[in-house]
Amino acid sequence: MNLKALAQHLGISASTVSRVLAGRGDEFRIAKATQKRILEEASAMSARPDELARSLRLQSSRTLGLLIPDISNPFFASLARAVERRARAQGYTVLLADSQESTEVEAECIRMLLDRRIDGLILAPVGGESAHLEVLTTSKLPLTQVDRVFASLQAASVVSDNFSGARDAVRHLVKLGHRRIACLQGKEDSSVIAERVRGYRAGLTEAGIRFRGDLLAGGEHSQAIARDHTQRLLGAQPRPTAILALSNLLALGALEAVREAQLTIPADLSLIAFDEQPWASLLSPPLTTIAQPVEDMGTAAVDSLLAQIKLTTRKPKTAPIVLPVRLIQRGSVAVWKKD
Amino acid sequence: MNLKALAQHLGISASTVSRVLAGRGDEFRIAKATQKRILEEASAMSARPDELARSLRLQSSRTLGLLIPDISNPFFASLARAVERRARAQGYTVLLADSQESTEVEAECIRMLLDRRIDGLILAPVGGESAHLEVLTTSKLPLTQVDRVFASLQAASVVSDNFSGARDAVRHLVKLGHRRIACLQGKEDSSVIAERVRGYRAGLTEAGIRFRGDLLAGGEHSQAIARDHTQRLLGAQPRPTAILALSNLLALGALEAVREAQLTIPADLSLIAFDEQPWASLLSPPLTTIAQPVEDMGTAAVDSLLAQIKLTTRKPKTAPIVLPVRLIQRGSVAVWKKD
DNA sequence: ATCCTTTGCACAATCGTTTGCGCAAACCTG
DNA sequence: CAGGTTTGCGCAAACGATTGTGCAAAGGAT
Repeated sequence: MNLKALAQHLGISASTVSRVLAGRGDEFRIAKATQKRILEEASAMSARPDELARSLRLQSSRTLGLLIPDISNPFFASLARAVERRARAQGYTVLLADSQESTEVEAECIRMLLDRRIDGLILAPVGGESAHLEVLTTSKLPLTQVDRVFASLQAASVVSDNFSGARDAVRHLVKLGHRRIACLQGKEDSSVIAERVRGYRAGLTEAGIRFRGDLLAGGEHSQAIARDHTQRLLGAQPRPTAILALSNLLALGALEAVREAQLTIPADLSLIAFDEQPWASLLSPPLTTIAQPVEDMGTAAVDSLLAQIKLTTRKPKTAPIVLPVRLIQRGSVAVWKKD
Repeated sequence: MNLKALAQHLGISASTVSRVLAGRGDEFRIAKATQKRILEEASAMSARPDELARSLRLQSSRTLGLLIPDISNPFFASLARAVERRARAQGYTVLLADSQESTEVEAECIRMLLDRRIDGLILAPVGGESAHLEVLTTSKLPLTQVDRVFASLQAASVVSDNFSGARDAVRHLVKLGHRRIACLQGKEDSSVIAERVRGYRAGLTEAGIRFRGDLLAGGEHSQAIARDHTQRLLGAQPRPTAILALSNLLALGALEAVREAQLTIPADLSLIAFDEQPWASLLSPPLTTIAQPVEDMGTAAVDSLLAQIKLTTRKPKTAPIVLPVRLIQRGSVAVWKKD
């Protein structure tokens, strides 16, 4: 039952009912008795205003869009959970869209979301192209990028400290005696991967180790391709003594290849992977990981977006919010004594 | 830019523009020239009708609600992905809500979704209480339950063949010589768990093995509790020779306990777990699993819902759609020769 | 030239809210 | 009792679309 029906039922005008239901009865000097009657009948008939009509009138839908490349990726699933929870706590609902790692689908989803008049968008963009995202800047829609970002969009952003994470991982390996440290990357055009590779190289440089292009493998965010490239890495002579996998999916590929090559972790090879997972500690040996603060990222993204919505004056350039990562040491990394 | 603005810009009435944009120009005898002018200017200014206003007028939002207990559970994440994809292919968007395994949050989410005038709801209900779901039956909202179901709701439902999955797993173990087969369950009030336990018992009965209450452990859908209960199972004399874990989360708990007890799979204990996961094949030994057709479930749920929406006559009782599961044999199960 | 039909489009009501404004009735004040 | 103020609420116009109806202008028939 909606407000209109309730008003008719009570023989009171919709305006009055609306004001009372909005909790502004006193402000508009509605008699206490009338207020009471409305409120009681409203809860008795469980009458609530139609959100659609409200949105149309108020030009605000209390809905946030969440556009991510792949909800079945546990990282994005956790992110979505945090976003949804925070949004609901603030009275917002979340329109979910999955771009399936495709720029075209992404563009289509954005159009759909704009048609629904979302109040703001949390976007983890896909790929290296941002031309199709220009509508977002021209539409003045509050926007927060998360995880992956395009600097060219000049929008707010929330990322984890990918640079430090990779650098710290390399530091950790170096401290244990590793010198031939390979890096298994995903799509190079992603800002996430770029930052991690930068951290990887910084870690090497710090330690006085020359960066070697042949130790930087991968290039697609795919388990199968990660496996193939790891196989190549493992076939080299001399073999790298450690691998830094830049995502959980890539780590799975690496693990496949290691198993097929009949090598033992960490005796033959140390492995560190980005993204903490529930199963990481149950592998044999348990996997050393770099944990991202996924929950915090989701929460921060919602907060950043709501701040923009409230201000309605979107700042031209917002410094990215960078959240710290954490190295979780487990058994997949060991001291390297030979050579 | 919306339809109204476009109409003013062109000096044409909104009605005409609406009809042309709806592709019904000929039907209403709008001159070809006018149609062309409208269409060209519409795409030039990238003008599209406001979905909110359309929804209000048409009393249909082309939006489906998806309410699940935990999007960070990979099973539900994959389900969400399939649902979102199928829905978008049919021109619908998905409002995501996460009930966080709480009946109260679930009720709150349902209210929110109803306020937004979703056209239908895909629901994986939580817990053993369904009283708060009655609004759904009285509101005549098209509804499809998925994974977990309440028969009392008398709504359409899509589930995997949980009974056969568990029974086949037991059959498999029995064939290899196992007799003391334990079962690690989750919340008993969930229809999913109930069906799987039924399958477990059926498998035992078939083989002439008496069901023993002390071999049915667990009771909460939690990794920590699963670990504790598995510890108890493993402490018993004689020990069970195999464990059937009724979900991926429970399997993780079981693996923890096995590791702490310093037992070896499959020499000391065989393990089968529900839910196929990317990491299952990378454990040592690789985990034998019962794979659910998650993608198909999502697709079927959307199709079932859209069918109801199109008919507008919701059938009083719909037989559940039961999709087959698949036993994936890997290394965590071995022949049992002793005793 | 008149009447009838077709063509081509606009008018206005509607969906369910919110909100500026106005208007009675009741209540003071002098 | 006239005039002013307060109290309590309704009217009507938006928001932006869809759709039944109506109405001119153009074309054809007689």
